[in-house]
Amino acid sequence: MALAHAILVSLLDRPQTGYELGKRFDQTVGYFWKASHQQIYQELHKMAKAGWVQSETVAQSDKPNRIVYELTERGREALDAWVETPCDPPSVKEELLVKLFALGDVDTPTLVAELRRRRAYHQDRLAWYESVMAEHYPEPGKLSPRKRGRYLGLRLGILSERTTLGWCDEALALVAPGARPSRRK
Amino acid sequence: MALAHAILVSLLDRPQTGYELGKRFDQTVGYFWKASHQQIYQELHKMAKAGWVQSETVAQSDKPNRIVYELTERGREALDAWVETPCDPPSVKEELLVKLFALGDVDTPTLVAELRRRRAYHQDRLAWYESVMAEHYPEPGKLSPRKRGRYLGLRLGILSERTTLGWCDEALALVAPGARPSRRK
DNA sequence: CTTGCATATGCATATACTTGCATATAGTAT
DNA sequence: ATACTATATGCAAGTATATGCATATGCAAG
Repeated sequence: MALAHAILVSLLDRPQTGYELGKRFDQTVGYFWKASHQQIYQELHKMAKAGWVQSETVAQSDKPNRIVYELTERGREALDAWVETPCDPPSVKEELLVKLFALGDVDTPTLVAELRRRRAYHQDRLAWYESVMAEHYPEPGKLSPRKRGRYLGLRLGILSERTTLGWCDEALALVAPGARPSRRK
Repeated sequence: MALAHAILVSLLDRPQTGYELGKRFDQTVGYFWKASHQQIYQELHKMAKAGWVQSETVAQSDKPNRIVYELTERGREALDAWVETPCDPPSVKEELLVKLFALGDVDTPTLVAELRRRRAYHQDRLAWYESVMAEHYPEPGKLSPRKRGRYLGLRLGILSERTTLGWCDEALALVAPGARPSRRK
């Protein structure tokens, strides 16, 4: 039920449409919680039924109408109650590591190619997180409490990407000892 | 569909029962892929229907019968085909970071308590991974290809836990600047 | 000039995963 | 004595997530 709560948290900032929530998920909370827009629309319907949010339709002539959702008193209470209940441990699904478990029984060049792709992926994300960090959080010590939470999310993103990037290099060295290290970009 | 493939990989080693698969998931692949035993039993039924595995019932007098599954030729082919298809990017669900996004709008001591719990969790896991590493992988350079894959899984586990542990300390310093750092244990 | 993207929502279906229960027994803690 | 854990499997029902399609339009890039 945590998607609903992630939406509640996002609505703390301001009322938003499902579409906006989806975009914001990709750009912010998306580092550690992904949700498709379908999932968000469905969840919003459920949340409205539960009285956690209320919606207002804003007519638009050229585009489809916007349905703006805002937090209700009950939604706020649900959020507080959720914060009080202990978190689940993080859930990770690392398909690549499952494949690596088959190392020795499956085609090694394929795994090397996958590792290279993953390396590039983490490099991209790291660059993206670091640019957001430089732009929005130049001095972490002086942030308002609100921005501190966001900073910490970004910070973990950066640390994790660096770690995984380094691991990719180790893995490539171990899996394809002969190959030239990839330093592209 | 990746749980099925994770099971196929595990069955490469040797035929196993659902129960054994569940235990092995916790101990090995479980670092980066969790599955309950219900999920595994259900998946095994589906895989048997698809012809990826075949089962043999071993009668036991004192305990319930064991149903031992082994890889079939078709399962082996499915595994190879899956290895060839590019991985999904890793899926992460970090409830704690969603809560931190609400920092400034919700009770801070609760978040501090959560961070402390998480710190302890990562410390435990790190200790566990490091003990496995010391016992089973003392010299990573000399491992067989098969063990290299498992080593790399464990290695990423250790690196990730260290990273997250360090991040917990940063987060605690930033969220509860007055508090004494927790050095218990 | 056509392909694709951004805006904006939604239904229907399918798969994945969780939770609670049920069975059966033997051994080990408290 | 009683409760819990380990062994071993499974059904049923519910929740969560993913996938594919449908609608409608304007704008920008190739």
